[in-house]
Amino acid sequence: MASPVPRKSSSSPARRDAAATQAILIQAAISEFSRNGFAGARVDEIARTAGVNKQLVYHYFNSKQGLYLVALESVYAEIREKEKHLSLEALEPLEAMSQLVAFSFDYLAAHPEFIALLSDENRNRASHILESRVLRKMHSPFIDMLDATLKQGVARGVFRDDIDALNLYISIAGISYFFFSNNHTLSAIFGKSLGSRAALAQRRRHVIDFALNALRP
Amino acid sequence: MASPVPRKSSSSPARRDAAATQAILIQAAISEFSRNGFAGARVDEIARTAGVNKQLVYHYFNSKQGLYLVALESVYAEIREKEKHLSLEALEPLEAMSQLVAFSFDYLAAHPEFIALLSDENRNRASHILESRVLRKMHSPFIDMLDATLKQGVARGVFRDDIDALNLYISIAGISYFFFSNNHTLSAIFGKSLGSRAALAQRRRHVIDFALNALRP
Amino acid sequence: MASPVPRKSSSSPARRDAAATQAILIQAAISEFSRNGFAGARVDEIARTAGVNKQLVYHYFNSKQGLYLVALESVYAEIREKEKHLSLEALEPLEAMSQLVAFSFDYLAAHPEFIALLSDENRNRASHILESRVLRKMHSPFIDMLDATLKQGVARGVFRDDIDALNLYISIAGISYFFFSNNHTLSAIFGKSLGSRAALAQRRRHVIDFALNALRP
Amino acid sequence: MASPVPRKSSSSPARRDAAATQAILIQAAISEFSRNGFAGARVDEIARTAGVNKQLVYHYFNSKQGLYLVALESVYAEIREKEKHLSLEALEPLEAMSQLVAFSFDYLAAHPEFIALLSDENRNRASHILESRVLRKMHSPFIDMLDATLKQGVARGVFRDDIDALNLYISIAGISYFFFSNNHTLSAIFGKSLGSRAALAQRRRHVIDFALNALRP
DNA sequence: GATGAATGAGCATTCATTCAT
DNA sequence: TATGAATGAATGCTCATTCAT
Repeated sequence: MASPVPRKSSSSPARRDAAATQAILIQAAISEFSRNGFAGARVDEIARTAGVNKQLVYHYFNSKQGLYLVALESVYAEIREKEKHLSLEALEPLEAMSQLVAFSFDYLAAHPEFIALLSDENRNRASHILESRVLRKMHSPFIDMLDATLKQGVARGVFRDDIDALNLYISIAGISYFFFSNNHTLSAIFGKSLGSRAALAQRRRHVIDFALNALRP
Repeated sequence: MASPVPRKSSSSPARRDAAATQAILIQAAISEFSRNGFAGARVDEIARTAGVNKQLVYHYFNSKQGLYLVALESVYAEIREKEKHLSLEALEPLEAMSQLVAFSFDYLAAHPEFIALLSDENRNRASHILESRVLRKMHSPFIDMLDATLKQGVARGVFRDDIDALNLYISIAGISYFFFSNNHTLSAIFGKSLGSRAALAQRRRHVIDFALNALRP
Repeated sequence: MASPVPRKSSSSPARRDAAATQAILIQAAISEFSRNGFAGARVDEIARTAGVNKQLVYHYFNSKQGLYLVALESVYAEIREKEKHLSLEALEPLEAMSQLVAFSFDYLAAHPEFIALLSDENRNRASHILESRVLRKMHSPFIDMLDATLKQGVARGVFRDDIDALNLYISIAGISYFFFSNNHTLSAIFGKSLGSRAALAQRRRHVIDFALNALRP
Repeated sequence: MASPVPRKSSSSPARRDAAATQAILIQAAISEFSRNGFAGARVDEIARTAGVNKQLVYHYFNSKQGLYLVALESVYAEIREKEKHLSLEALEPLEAMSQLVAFSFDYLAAHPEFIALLSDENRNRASHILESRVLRKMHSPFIDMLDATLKQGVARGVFRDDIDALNLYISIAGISYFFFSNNHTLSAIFGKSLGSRAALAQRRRHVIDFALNALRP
């Protein structure tokens, strides 16, 4: 299987390292697809960026679509991996919820390519996800943690009891996601740079605050 | 309908009516661009859908980009027009806020093409908005109403006083927007159709509830 | 028939003066065709330059080709007209010959559009001339004058007697024509501006001198 | 043949031989551009004539303009190559001059495509030559030989001493060039075929005779 | 006589993809 | 494994020309 993360040094000295070449191609693909969308992306450009012959794209991934799918799997795999490393077990529900909201914000802040690829995938009616066994099996630990945290908070009386986890997830994700996905148009329309570090920090505080307040009983 | 290009005489069968032809082209363009993005959209298809010769696109709009810009201006003009017709003056702050949140949800529910065009425009770093005098001048009445409603509510003690209108706007928009913009990927990932009428109704209730709760003092 | 020379003021006050409009179109056509050749010329540009509706081109001249033919007839008519006004009767053969050479040089110097149109017509294997009754009937007075002058000079012993008029005509025309037709490439290749007034004056002297010397018995 | 692009191995059947393919394309381009001018030339036709895919034109030459430039460089390279092989060292000035004039005539007689391309390049104000380092560096041996021959002849008293080489070059070239460049219009206007072998032979004699006579002291 | 609207065929150029080595 | 050569099917755009008023 194609590894989603580039291997800096493979075990063997191999000049021709298939896995490494694939990883480089995937990174180049993520960059190109997120920048220009599937239709706007150029296979030539991906090969050029990766520093390999264009034919290798077809050799390893069969088609532009095939590479796109792997790129999409790769970005999903990465966020799932990061989500796994959230350790909230020892925390109070309020603090745990705060961390979940913060993670959601911070991950999107750090991964614009994830947003861009999701955007394209949605225009495509999630066709690649639906067709990918890998992606359908890739269960989100985040939603489980959120559900557990929510239930704990409800049990302890710090959260309202009439909110279901999926709706909460979408709201938490949404207040961060929209800020990033539409950052440029919002900045342009409101004539105010929402891309600055200050705007980011201010938004981060608001997001955590807003979500936790909405959960108060 | 809120067409940005007025038809001189709607009584005639619309042959050889430049304004009408342009309006038809713009509608076809909105459809095609929202379906496939700028890069994926086909000028041929737009002309075919509009039922006119392809050259007219270039005659009236100079280029694919030119048509795209006008299409974008058109969808923005339409939402601004709708926003203007919100009349909240007579309402209590809570009710007014509820209507603003509902409007935000309902408009996006009814206008997937708006979301799709915004998505593309953001990938493009809002370049068209920044270059369009028309769009930069198109001030949003929504944010003003939101600001006024927020202040009233704060004054009457029904809303918290530590939230600024722009952050609130982004949060309100975000909890609805993300649900729609990412409806397909969310449905696929969570294995649950979020596009059904039931899911929509349920989400609508959550959104209003969530936002108003977050505003409680 | 279309008049090749623009009428500044027609006899009637007529706002809509067909002949005048045609003349303006022809001038615009000569300019555009000489600048860009037949294939490179744009009917739109001709109409724009003439300040009239494009459809008038088709109304008056049927097609781009039709306009081109009239433009070609126009430039030929003009040089023939000028040739007619050469009055050499009273001159000595040497002086007459000198004037003929000078005329050839001066006319080409003043009429780059003539050279440009001839160039295009030759690429086209003179097809328009061959198809135009007007052009085939347009006899050149120049060649007759040259023939007469040559014969007089031979009779008086100032010119060689083994040169026929047509060859002489081509040589006289050639030494001027090539300088103008290829002025840009010659300047570029030899790194020396042959378009300056000084270069022109120097060339003019050479041309007359060269031709007359070649005719010495 | 003086092909500007060397074929690595002429033994192979020339499939998948980049240099050979380029050379074939250049020859096809020279033919098409000389026949129809830059604006009238069709990239499709060039590819068809060359028997290769149209995209290769863009692969190797970037654009129609790029191919045109290379074609122009090619025809200039070829005449310069031929000029180099003129060996006049052992000849008397009169005989050497005669050969120079004859070469000028014969080369143009054999290379109508050179004339056609020059014609187009002049309409373009020599823009390609001016932009091509290759072409600007391509010094003409002909003008040097002409200069040397002229000086020798003057020294020996067989040529006049008041003619400069560049003017002489233009005159020599002109009396041949004009005959060929305007052969069709001259034939049409004078109602006499100047394209026949007989007319060519007669003109050749005249040209040499005319030039040498003009140089007599 | 004059104009703006509209068209069909064509054209330079692009791009994903396959072939041959 | 990896590469350069080559291709077919678009794709945005142009242009001469015709239609309707």
